[in-house]
Amino acid sequence: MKNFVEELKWRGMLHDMTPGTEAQLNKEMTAGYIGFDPTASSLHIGNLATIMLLVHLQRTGHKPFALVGGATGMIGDPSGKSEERKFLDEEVLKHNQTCIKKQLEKFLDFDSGANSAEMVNNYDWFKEIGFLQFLREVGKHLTINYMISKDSVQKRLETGISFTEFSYQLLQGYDFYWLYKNKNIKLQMGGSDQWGNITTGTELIRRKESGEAFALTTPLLTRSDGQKFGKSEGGNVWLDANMTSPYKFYQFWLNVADDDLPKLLRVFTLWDRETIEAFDKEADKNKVKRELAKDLTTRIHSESDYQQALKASELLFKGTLADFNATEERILNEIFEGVPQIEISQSEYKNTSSIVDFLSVVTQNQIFTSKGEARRMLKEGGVSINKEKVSEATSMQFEFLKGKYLLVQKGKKNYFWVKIG
RNA sequence: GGGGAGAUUCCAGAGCGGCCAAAUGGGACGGACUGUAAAUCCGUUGUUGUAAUGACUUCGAAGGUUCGAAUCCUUCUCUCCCCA
Repeated sequence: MKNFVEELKWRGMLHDMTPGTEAQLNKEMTAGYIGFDPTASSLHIGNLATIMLLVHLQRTGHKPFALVGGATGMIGDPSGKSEERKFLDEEVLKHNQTCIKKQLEKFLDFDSGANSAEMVNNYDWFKEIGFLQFLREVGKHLTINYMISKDSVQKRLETGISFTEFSYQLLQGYDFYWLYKNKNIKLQMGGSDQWGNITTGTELIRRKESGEAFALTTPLLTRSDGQKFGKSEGGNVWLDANMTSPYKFYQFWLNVADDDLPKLLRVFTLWDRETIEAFDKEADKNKVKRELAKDLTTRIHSESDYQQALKASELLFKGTLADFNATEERILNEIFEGVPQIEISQSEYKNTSSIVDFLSVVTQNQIFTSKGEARRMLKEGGVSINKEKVSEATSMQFEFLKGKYLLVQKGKKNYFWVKIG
């Protein structure tokens, strides 16, 4: 059996841990948990990095718990946030919890004997606790001085922080305490921004129970240019196929920076050290990215989703018009499932007077939100139809692929599959 | 309760009666170069277009003053700071 801490170390996934953590893990099978707040209906690849901690924990023989923050999600974690957030309403939270739970189930083994994964929701123990009880049980044990010294709070002192968000660490601390007492969980993990919240928990456990609990964090993923990792084209990369299609997801990994590759391979794949180090030396970086993208798309989505994403990518980026025409229509529609599709009618097409109208209003502003934008982009040479650059003067005489499709390209990487029928 | 500062285009942040659709920076988007990379360079970044020193809508909200307001006045809403 591999050693958990060693495994994290060589993967560069260990940011910090409390003294004695390693000894505890070596001593016995240890239960550890990570919390996920239901702030959205899907987890994103930033969460995936911490999920991997749980995966490794289980693979090295320990027992992973995934906590869904039904209660903490109602409060809002001030960590890393520069301002107070709006509450999500309960309906949305409920929905998000269900969705996230489903996603988490994909990554962990819930049927592996003693170290089977388990899922808990902190709403289950918070719903019964009253304010007075909470103050007596939790508040009494921690000083304001201690709470204020936390980084997440310090950063907000200037701009303002509500009592509610200030209290967040108490809730998370109580989670840890509750899990320690009731589930024998001795370790809490998370991103490095969670250190303060986690240690509030170990502190609470120490003071209330004289117990020893441990904290372990992983570095927050950043891109080589210092930016937050996991954003793409203005949005998060979600694990939910309805929010980020497998094609987009696959493309995201294909487009990561070369310099980030070593880090990404270590954090997101389960490949062993030799394999990864061999990839480090590989000169053809795109080949490595294809492997990375394949591994992740297959694991997060499925083998067939990967196959489709791959086919779509090859056809869009490398295919010729002949390739399009040679592919069965049914197959085309299938593999372009993740590519934005737009449908317009014959008459709409016929009545389109200019290419500017076509790219904006006729295609329901899905390609360009305004005529001005379309015009601008045309001028800049950023639009192709059926792989040919077009300009504002180009007339609407296009040859349809398979008799009824047009392939519109905005920039190099944004494709639209327009059906006229 | 008293005193002060502020709300500007995606964000930060200038402008403080006409030259303001609004500086600058960031972001975003496009182009060139490449490898569907990074870096770099160039361009775009309210809508509309008879492309024009054009029209229209924008500078927290509503009114007002003025030939003319993001800029002045009144009321309102919100935010922050200091004192109690």
